[in-house]
Amino acid sequence: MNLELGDVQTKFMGLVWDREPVGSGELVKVSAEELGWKKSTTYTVIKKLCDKGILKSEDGIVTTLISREKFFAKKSRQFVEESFNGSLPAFIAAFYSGKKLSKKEADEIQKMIDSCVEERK
Amino acid sequence: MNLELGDVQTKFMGLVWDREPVGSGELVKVSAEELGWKKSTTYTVIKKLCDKGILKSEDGIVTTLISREKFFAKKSRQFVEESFNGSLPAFIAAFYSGKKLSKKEADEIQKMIDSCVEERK
DNA sequence: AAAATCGGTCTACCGTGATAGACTCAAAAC
DNA sequence: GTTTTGAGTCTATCACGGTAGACCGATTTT
Repeated sequence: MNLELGDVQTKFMGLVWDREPVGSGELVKVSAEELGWKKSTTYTVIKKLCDKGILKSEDGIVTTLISREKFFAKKSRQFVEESFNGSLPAFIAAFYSGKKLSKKEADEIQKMIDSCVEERK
Repeated sequence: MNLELGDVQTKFMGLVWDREPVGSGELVKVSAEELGWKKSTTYTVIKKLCDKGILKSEDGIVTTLISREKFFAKKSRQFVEESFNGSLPAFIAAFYSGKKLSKKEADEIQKMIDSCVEERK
């Protein structure tokens, strides 16, 4: 499964995840509203995503073949891998370079990592 | 300045950052070794990056117009913005979903955020 | 002087993301 | 039965990343 989606295709996937299983007609309507797409654009994108093995379209019903969580997990790891050799601390350092964290954000991250730490004494 | 570089262009920028200021001939050689590029490929990419305002090439000397740090800071923020509505905790959650953090990584992140927290009581 | 080398440009091709118009076919509405 | 509508395909365009061959002019080497 090729996860190299462009920004727009990713946005479109968001619409599908929010609604699946969803009829293609519904997607045409929603894409027109949210993305300003014409009908054929929607169908073309659906087909391209099917070719990539990310969507399935059967009997007019579209479903995803990867969960939103898994998708973004993969994308995140890929990004950190490519840009920071896999080092999350390096990523965070870059992200916050020159910026300050608010107490609230720090707390959230704190909780985050606490809940992820390997429990072994 | 348009920072929408592809993977390869980003890799190439890495070579430049490692060496700048650097002669274009040197870059041709290095790119051939590290990326397997032909001469004209290197020159074409240099030109494209100049057009984007990321590189400057003058009298055969190439220099960058943005630091590696700033570049990756921008990319990181952009990524988190697009993929997680700007929420770093959400990003970290995705990154570590299903995985466990080692004590060492947790400590590193700990230090990271401690040094970033806004000091105001 | 002729040949090789180096810096650099120009043009071009492929893949693919983004986008859409034209068109077909079947079902539903009138 | 004819029109309308909805589903879906096909073809096409533009931009751009990735990649390179052909070529040119100046300098260096032989």
